[in-house]
Amino acid sequence: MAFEQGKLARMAPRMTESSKPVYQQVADWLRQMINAGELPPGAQLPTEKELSERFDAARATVRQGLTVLVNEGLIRPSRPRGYFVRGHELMYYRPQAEWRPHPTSPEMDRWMEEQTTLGREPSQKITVEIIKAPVRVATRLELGDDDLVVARRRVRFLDGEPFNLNDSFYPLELVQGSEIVNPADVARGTNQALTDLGYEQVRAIDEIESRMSLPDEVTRLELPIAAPVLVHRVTGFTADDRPVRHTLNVLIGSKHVVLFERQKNMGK
Amino acid sequence: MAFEQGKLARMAPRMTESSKPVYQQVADWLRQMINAGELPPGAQLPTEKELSERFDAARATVRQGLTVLVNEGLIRPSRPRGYFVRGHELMYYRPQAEWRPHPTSPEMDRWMEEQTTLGREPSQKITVEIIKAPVRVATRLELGDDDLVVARRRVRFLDGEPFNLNDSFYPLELVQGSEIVNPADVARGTNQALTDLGYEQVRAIDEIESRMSLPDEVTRLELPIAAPVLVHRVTGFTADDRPVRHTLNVLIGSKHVVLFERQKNMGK
DNA sequence: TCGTATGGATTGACTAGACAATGGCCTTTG
DNA sequence: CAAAGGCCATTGTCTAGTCAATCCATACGA
Repeated sequence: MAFEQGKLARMAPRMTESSKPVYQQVADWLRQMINAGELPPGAQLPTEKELSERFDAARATVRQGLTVLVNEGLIRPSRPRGYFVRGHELMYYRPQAEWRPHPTSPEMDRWMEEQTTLGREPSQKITVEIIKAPVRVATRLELGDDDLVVARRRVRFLDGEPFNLNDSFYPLELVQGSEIVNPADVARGTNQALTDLGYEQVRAIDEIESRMSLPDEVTRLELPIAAPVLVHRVTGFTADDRPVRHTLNVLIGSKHVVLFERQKNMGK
Repeated sequence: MAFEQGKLARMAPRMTESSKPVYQQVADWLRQMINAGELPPGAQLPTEKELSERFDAARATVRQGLTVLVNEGLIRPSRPRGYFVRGHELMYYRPQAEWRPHPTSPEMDRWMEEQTTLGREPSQKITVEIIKAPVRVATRLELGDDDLVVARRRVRFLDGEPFNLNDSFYPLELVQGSEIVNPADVARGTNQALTDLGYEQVRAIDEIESRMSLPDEVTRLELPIAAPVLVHRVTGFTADDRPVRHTLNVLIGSKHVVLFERQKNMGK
């Protein structure tokens, strides 16, 4: 019953901040090791057993501490091998790029170069549905609750890994019979297709929010657990201010940076 | 020991999806009640005891399920009163607004003015430091690791509640001796102050990412627990492409929507 | 040599308790 | 009537286990 080793081990990390709950001490200790680089991305953490001995705590307690770090996105459990430090390779995501094929000032390039020019393998899965407009879509497309929209859903992959969800909605009456309803790649882009139909978009509103991923997003993005996601919504308007497209982008928060560039005295 | 009531109660929610772990069933059941509006914002959830009886599970198990919802930001524990459904009043946050002309009183800066218009009680705490530029700041301001910057840190409150963190960094040599180094409100705005110093910003790059809040952000924002935050960085450039300001905004994810508007074929 | 069992280590899920901490409510007291 | 104190329901922290599921490596067999 008595556990001499345990008492000694307890001295080390636990005394320093004796007021805090033990599970937080565990989390703090590991977090600091990770931030200091002592546990680099990919490194394996001490096992639950080792931690419970080192902190002289029950396994459930160190587990509670590990859960904190998992929820923070710092570590990833890989059963039954152990916990590993997550690496975060950031992708830059530029909503403005859809209208500016070759934009970017030299400043931006410096930050992007490292990540963007890695020669990745993109692919996507497309499905198309005709559905009643969900509330948030109907609002933005200025439709009634019973109006139909074409929902063009894409899961985009990079090197085989799910990268984001990209669902676009179009009022059915505008695109019926066009290639947009066809669940295949539109080579020249759906925006060009809309233009060809007489609905060129000249203005867009971008909305960006952040929340935890929903259960079905966890599935589609093949996430190990719920993680923060960036939700990016675009509503495209024609010259006469008619909304003709709404796109819902769900990006894995830890993997993306959304980038905008703006200039003073541009509009009006 | 035997608990007849428990057996009966178990029938109801637990049988339906017997394959899933119980803690997930608890989370799913409550989540659905919340989404369906049966538990509206502000409503109190069943207590842990009630849930453990209803699902015929140990308290630790239903607690695990409740933790999921807390991490998703759906509910908020209020000890010792119980768990409550979180309401989400969204604020629109418009980075582009900082360059619109100042219409009204010069007494308030732009943010405070906007909020007052909306009938809120804004306030802020400002502190100013002179520090070595943190890596992410130094990179964007094109400074060396040892160069000094003025860090102007603000915590903004709305109706007494912390709302976001807003830290701006300026190369020391540009602003030394100016009012920017003074930890008081700059009535006409720090951007105007920079302009007056000969460094008008005509271009900006916005970066937006999402992650879980760090421990010190949890403290400063007085969050009950770690929650997803939106991190918004702005780098401001002069006409000759010199970066003169970097701002780091930390927004509580569940409370903000970042809004951009863009126009086709406007610039260049 | 090439699969094919078989263990072992590790995390996942869960139980049945204990005690501490806290905020609200009610009672008592001045 | 108002302030002070104590009760109590509820969550926070933690223990000490059990059994299940999974991946990896090792040993075994054809």
